[in-house]
Amino acid sequence: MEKTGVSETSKKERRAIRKALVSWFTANQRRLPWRETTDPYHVWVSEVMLQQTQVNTVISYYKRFLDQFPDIFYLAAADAQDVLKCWEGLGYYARARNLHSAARRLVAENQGRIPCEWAAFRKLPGVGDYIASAVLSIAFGKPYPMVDGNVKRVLSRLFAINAPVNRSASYRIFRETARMLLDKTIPGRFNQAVMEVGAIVCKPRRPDCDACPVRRWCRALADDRVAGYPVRIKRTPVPEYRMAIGVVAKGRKLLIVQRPYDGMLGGLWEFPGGVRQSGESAASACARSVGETVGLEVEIESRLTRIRHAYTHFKVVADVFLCRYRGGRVRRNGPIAHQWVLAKGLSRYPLPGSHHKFIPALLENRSI
DNA sequence: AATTCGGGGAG
DNA sequence: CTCCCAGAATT
Repeated sequence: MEKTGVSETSKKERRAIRKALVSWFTANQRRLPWRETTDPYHVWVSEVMLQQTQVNTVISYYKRFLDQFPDIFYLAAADAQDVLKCWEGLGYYARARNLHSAARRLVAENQGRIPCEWAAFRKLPGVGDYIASAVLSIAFGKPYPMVDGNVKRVLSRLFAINAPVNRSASYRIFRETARMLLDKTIPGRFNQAVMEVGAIVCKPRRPDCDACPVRRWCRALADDRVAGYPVRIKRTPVPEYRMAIGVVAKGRKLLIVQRPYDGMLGGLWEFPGGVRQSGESAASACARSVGETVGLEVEIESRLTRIRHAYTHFKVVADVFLCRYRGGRVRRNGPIAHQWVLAKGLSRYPLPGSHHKFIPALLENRSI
C-alpha cells in the first residue's frame, strides 16, 4: 500500500507540521482588513465575499460594505437593492441575498447575535461547511477545519492525495485530512495558516517549494510530482451564445428591466435582449427579443458596439443596439420590474458586469 | 454526484 | 486564449 494519506503520518510529524505552518504564518502573513478583527459579523462578511473570489478583488468591496452596513442590524434593516448595489461587480449575487436574508433572520429571531454553535449557524442561508468553519474557528475559537481551494491544493501535495479536488466525492477525504491535521488549540490561526501557505507559497502554478515551511514533509515534492497535484478532472468546453441587446430610448429616457431574484444575476437590472436564433440578423433579433420581453415596438437606430463576456458555463457575444420607441405599452414577460431612466441615472441601479463594458460608450453617444 | 451560480487576475 | 479563485444551493 502506497503511503499517501495523513493517517500514514505519525502524531509527532503532525505536531511538527502544525508548528511549521503556524510559525510561518506568524512571520509571513499578509496584512488584510479582515485580519484586524475577530468580530464574527466582520469575519462572516469577509468569508462570504472571498468565496470563489480573489483577495485583491475583495478588499475594496469589504471596506465599502462594512462602511455602509457596519453591523448586522444595519444590514438587516437595509433594502435588498442597496445590498445588491454594494455587491455590484463582485458576482455570485446569491451570496449577497443569502447574507442579507440570514442577517434579517438573526435580528428577528436571535437578537442579532451570531450563533457560536455549528448546527444553529450552519443552517442559515448561504452558510455551508466552509463559512461555518471559518466564522466558528476564527471568531469563536471552535475546532472546525476550513476546506477551501487553497487547503485542498496544499493537502493534496503534502500527502499526495490523488482524489480529484473538483469531484464532490473527494470532499470528505480532504475534510478528514484537514480535521486530523487541525491544531485545535488555535484553530483560527491554523486554518488561516494553511490557506496563506496555499495563496503565497503552494500556488496553483509555479509553487515556491524552496520557501515552503512544510517541504520536509511534502510527499509530492519528495516524489518530484508537485506539478501533478492537485488532481483535477477536466471540464467540458463552454458554449458561446450570440445575443442582441436593445437600449430602448423614449425621449431622453432608457428602458431597463429587473431580473427575477432567483437564478442568474438575480435582482440585477439590465437592458432587454435575448439570444439570436440561427439565421437571424442581430438587428432583427434585437427587435424581436425586445418585443418578447417587454412588448414594445422599436426601430433599430444604430449599433452601439459589440461586447464579449465570459460566464462560468458559457460565453456571450452581444451586439448592442440603440433603439427608438415606436409604440406599445410595457408588458413584461420575464422581468419582475421595469423603469424608464435617464442615462446618468443608470448608476443608481445594480447592473451586470457585462453592461459596464458598453455603458461608457452609451454615455458618450450624442443621441442619448 | 454533477451542475449552476460572475468576474477578474495570472500566465 | 486557459485556469482558478477563502463555496453553496440546487437538481
